[in-house]
Amino acid sequence: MDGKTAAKPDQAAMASPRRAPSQQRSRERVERMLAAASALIAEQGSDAMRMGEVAERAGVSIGSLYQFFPDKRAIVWALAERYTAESQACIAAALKDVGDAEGLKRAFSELVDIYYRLFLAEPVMRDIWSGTQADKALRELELADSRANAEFLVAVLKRLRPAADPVQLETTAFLVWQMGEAAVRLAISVDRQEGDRLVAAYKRMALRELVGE
Amino acid sequence: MDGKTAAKPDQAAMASPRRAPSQQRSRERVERMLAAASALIAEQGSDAMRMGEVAERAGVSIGSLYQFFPDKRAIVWALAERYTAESQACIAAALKDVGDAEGLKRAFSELVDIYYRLFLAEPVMRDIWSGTQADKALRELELADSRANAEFLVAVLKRLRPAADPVQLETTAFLVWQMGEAAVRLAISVDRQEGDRLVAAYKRMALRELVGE
DNA sequence: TTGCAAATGTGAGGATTTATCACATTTGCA
DNA sequence: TGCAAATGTGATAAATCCTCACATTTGCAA
Repeated sequence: MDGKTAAKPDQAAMASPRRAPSQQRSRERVERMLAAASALIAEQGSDAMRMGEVAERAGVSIGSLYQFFPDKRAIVWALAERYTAESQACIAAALKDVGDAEGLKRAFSELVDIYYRLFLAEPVMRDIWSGTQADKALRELELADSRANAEFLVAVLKRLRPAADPVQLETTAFLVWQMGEAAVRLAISVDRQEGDRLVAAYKRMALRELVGE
Repeated sequence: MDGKTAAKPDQAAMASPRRAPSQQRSRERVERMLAAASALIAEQGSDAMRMGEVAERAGVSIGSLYQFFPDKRAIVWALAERYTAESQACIAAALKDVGDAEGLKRAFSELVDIYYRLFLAEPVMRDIWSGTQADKALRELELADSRANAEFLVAVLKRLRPAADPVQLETTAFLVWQMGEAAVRLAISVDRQEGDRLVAAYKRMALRELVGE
């Protein structure tokens, strides 16, 4: 009798739209949905975001919302995915041409600052990556992102220290990157002054590890 | 005053029992509720934990559950609070008698291992501290815990490096501690081998920072 | 242009879950 | 013993998520 009670499609594709918008009209509507969700998250946090409110603010019906997003988390995921794609491009660009230790120092420090400022300024990002851990799909996205970013760092390190053990470099880069995210998240949750100190301390620590000494 | 109301006066208290159990009977029932919640969290995660199920498994009515816990999060908070109290005592003890750099190295390394193993073995702890960020009360508990633990570390550092800037030590200890938590959380979310490498790398990094080279 | 299938749009309502409340029972104690 | 406070109960109000049967619009082949 259950019929469709089996609503547990929890495998892959956690986030692809239930249906991809193929017409211009629907593509614009999906944009409006995401914009509405983004605004609501900025105002109240993703947890308090209500699907009905998203639909209303986007000027669509609740049914339309679910036509393109399988569930509530998928909306948050879609926003998160945009942020990571954007920042990955930024990171790749910043590290691409690093050739020596001095260059790494400069580029890394710059990236950390950008990331810190981004978190300070973007409530949506803050919210999404704070709640990360609770959501399996988001956690995986973050891990994948972190690994990808670490790879850019590894590429640089391999150039600077060709003799070093690759596995070691890999581990170091991954750890340094994840800790950077942790440091920034910590920094924004305390007052600005202490936050600045924490970020500065992280930079020192990370660079000591990356460029040795 | 009554026996073990370890909770503080509930002004800001997000989570103190709606009503403190004063009779032996109710104290036992509250224990059963917490035990049931703990088991359910271990099985399915705190998000999937249902209040009705907690009540049923504890052998009490849903009403009784709400008599002692104002809401669902309060149950998770109560469990989290126990863990932090326990671990804080453990940490304080381990760092209490550290007198030199060698001792710090040994004690710190030991603590990280304990923490790592704890997270590997305790699904409840893993769940609680993964979802931390999403819940304001839990986030505050974690920050307070981290600060408290950092204090123990600061006490040691002041003994080892009396000339250092206290604010600097404070910042370093706090950061190192938070990163330890981040490192362990990262380590348990990847395969065991990589996790071990990450924890080892963290230890090296942290100790280099703490005992300076 | 016309007709039609696919894409898209809608919102009432099913299903689930949290939390409350009025009332019943038990306990501690004067 | 009697009674007030503590405790116990579960139907049910309230809040949300998400589905579904049906309506409308669009793209395009004939």
